[in-house]
Amino acid sequence: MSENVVQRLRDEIENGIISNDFAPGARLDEVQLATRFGVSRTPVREALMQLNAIGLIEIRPRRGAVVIDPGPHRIFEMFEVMAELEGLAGSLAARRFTDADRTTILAAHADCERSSSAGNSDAYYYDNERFHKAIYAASHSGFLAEQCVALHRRLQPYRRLQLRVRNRVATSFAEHGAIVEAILAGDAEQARTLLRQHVSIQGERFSDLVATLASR
Amino acid sequence: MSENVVQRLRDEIENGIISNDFAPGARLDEVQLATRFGVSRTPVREALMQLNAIGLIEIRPRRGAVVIDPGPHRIFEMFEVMAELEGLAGSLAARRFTDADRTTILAAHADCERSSSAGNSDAYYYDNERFHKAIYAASHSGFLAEQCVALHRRLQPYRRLQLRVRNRVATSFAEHGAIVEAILAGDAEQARTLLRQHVSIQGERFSDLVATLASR
DNA sequence: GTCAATGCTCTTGCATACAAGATTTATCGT
DNA sequence: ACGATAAATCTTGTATGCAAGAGCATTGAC
Repeated sequence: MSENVVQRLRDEIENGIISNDFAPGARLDEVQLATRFGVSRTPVREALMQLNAIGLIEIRPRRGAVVIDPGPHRIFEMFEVMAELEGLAGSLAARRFTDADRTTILAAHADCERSSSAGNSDAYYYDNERFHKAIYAASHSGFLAEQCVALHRRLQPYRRLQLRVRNRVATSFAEHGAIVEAILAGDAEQARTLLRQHVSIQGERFSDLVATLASR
Repeated sequence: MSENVVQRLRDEIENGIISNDFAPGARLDEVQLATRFGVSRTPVREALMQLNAIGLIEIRPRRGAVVIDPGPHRIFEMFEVMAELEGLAGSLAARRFTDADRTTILAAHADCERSSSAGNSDAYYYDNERFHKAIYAASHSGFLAEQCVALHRRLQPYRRLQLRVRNRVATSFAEHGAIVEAILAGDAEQARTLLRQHVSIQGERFSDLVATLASR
């Protein structure tokens, strides 16, 4: 329970940003956060410095911290990179997966099927996350997995918006099927291509995102 | 000159780590750093929190901060991701480069030629960095460019070791030539493939890296 | 002589205090 | 009445102080 205070604050504030409790552009007042969490300003500042280093907030000298607002264009760029990393994870997974990896992937895929056919988009959201994390793990690249998890986390709110689009859940699940097939067949290039397409938000999916962002 | 103290400390310590002044595994004593830079412990701690968030150091509760030592395997993983990101940057650059981008890339390439044929591997190191940054910029993806620069920076010490290997500078420059050609020809897939190969450290280049690391 | 236990010291973690810049409000002048 | 300037207040940035835990040394026992 010692250093955990800063770590706890970091997670709490980060979650607050991701769950949109702290909206983009919002000011993060140090004393306010300190009293809210029942600590002094020091650990709050240390947590904010970490979020600043990650790129979630911006600290303007003498003017406080604000939640960064990545415009639609930058969000698109982030998905572009995410697609590339997922593609790499998929291709590595196809070459390196073990029996345990196969089991985990198939289990997550089965859960996705359940929540998808039940039409439960919230449940699908979590099962989808497990599915993708199973692929990261199967890539057997710790660094890649970390990068993917971090980016996935940052894109969480927008991913969530996307699933609200009509039929997106069903489409997503269908794509998962092909991805699983490619990976388990050991087809690295096919897995890479499919995952890249699955993750990237080209064409009308980008328009949908912009529209949903604007209406928020 | 206000918040810049923390930022300055962050950069100084980060540079110290990258230039191996603070070797992997070294303890970073707060008071020691504070007196060394003529400040109090508070900004030092805040800088350390940032480096911790980036993943350059590890802060063990009540036991201080140590420089992270990524073993050879993890370094390989980092190069693997770097290769993928550079490949993406190259493919985007091939599709999006402007006249100004072409000029910058060619200028950096010309500088590389100078330092390469002069056999000056230190100079080549810097020109090489400019060359790669020119490609990031030409990708016209701000987020991708940031990610590339950050990873490039973290891999700096190992990249530097690599250039010491016999003929690596000449080989590197030759690869640059083909990359420039592919990008300026607008051949996105070729640019991606060449850059990926250029950056990744497969086969004997990995052995060289491990050997050089061990002898350090 | 060696191992273990206890106490001391040193470092970290958090809080508070103080200083400096930014913002807001109030007052004065036109 | 509106705008500008100055003062007051609020917030951030840095230093210092205090408490608690981890490491180290010394001493005692077997």
